[in-house]
Amino acid sequence: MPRIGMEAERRRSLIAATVDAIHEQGYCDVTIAQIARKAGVSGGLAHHYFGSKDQLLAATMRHLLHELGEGIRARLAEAHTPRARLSAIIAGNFETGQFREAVIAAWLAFYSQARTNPASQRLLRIYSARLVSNLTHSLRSFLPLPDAQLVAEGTASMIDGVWIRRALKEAPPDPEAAIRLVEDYVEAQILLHRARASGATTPQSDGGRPE
Amino acid sequence: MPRIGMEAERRRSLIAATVDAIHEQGYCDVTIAQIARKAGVSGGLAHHYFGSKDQLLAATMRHLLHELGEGIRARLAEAHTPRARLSAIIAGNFETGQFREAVIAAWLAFYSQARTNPASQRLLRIYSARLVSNLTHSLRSFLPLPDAQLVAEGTASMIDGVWIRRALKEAPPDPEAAIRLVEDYVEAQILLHRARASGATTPQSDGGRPE
DNA sequence: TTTGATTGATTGATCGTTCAATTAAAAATA
DNA sequence: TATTTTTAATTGAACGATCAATCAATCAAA
Repeated sequence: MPRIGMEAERRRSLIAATVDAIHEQGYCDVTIAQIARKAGVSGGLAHHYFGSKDQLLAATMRHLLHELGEGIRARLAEAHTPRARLSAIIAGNFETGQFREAVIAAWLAFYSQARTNPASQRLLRIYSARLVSNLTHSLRSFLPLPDAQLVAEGTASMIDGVWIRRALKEAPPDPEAAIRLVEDYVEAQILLHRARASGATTPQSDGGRPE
Repeated sequence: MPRIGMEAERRRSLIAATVDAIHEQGYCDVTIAQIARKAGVSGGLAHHYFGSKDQLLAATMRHLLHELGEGIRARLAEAHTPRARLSAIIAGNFETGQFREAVIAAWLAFYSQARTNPASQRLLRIYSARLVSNLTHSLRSFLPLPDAQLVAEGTASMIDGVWIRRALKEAPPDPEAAIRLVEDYVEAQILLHRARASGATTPQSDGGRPE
């Protein structure tokens, strides 16, 4: 029963269905027919609105990137100290709604697939560069530039690592535990680099009781 | 020109070709024909030795897991203090030969694909559990169990995160930088948790100069 | 009547898999 | 040694299934 103005709704539900289908079937085995059925439409309609399977998948990835970016931007708008901005970025990366099994599965698939798809690769690189840039900027309040860059890269790595390891776990995602892990890293790095800078000889854990 | 005793050599070169093909074509688009051509044999031979495409891919994943495990085991055999064992595990995860573009691409693909393949999932989980267990055990020399478990999980996350971020970079892999990043995390965590345990009030970086 | 939404059958290409046929090394036999 | 037999290696053509993509036809709101 065709009503007019269906396009926006259909695009939305097809993209949502794509995320779920990737979760259930795996990126490689997902078919247009399955996605369409899950969205409650025919396979032909998916092509009508997205042109091709590749474009539907690309649109889905852009959607996830956009949602994640929006969440972080919203949190940053409320954060008024460098330390609060760091926490905003970290928490934004584990926001419920993003940090869900199906979304994690899709992200992982896109990461893998982007390696051989220049357009996807470009998008992920831009997002990643902005993340590291934001982190570096906030960290500059606590650390000299070289250290800030190192810790920013480390923070980004740990965020991605927590995501990828989530994909293998069976227990439901635990955003709070994830945030704690990354916050611990940032906090410890700030304190340690500061201690080093304040002239103390670099402490070594090597002196720990041997085996 | 059939010589006898080709099986071992053919299996080896087909697995190597699979890694390269995943690197070049992407996991989803890889075909038996491409892999076989890269290995210098016909498509039929791949089926003769591996039975099916799925089994060839599974064998390739097992091969990568085995190689990585062997490298770490060799390093652990030379490490005689808990701290050295931590470093052995970390360095083993970034050994040249493993930490290469093609291998990274394959790992990423297997991680993604394992989500919908119970057999692959099981293998990755076992490997991951052993990694965390080894880390926890060595960290127990420096930290109480709950902290050791937390830091072990953090270390594993950062290792995986560095791997996945490698997949998006264009510069060649830099094992030393990767190792430094993870070592910094472990070192800082040990020092920080120790400071906390020694009765000092938990230091806060919040006092840093504001924006 | 026009227009956008929607379908489902069809097409064409791709690819995993199978298999009968071929090759040449090794083993057995003369 | 020469000849035959056996056996493993290897190929490439053929089959069958799966899909992405197309398109003509239908439907109902404007």
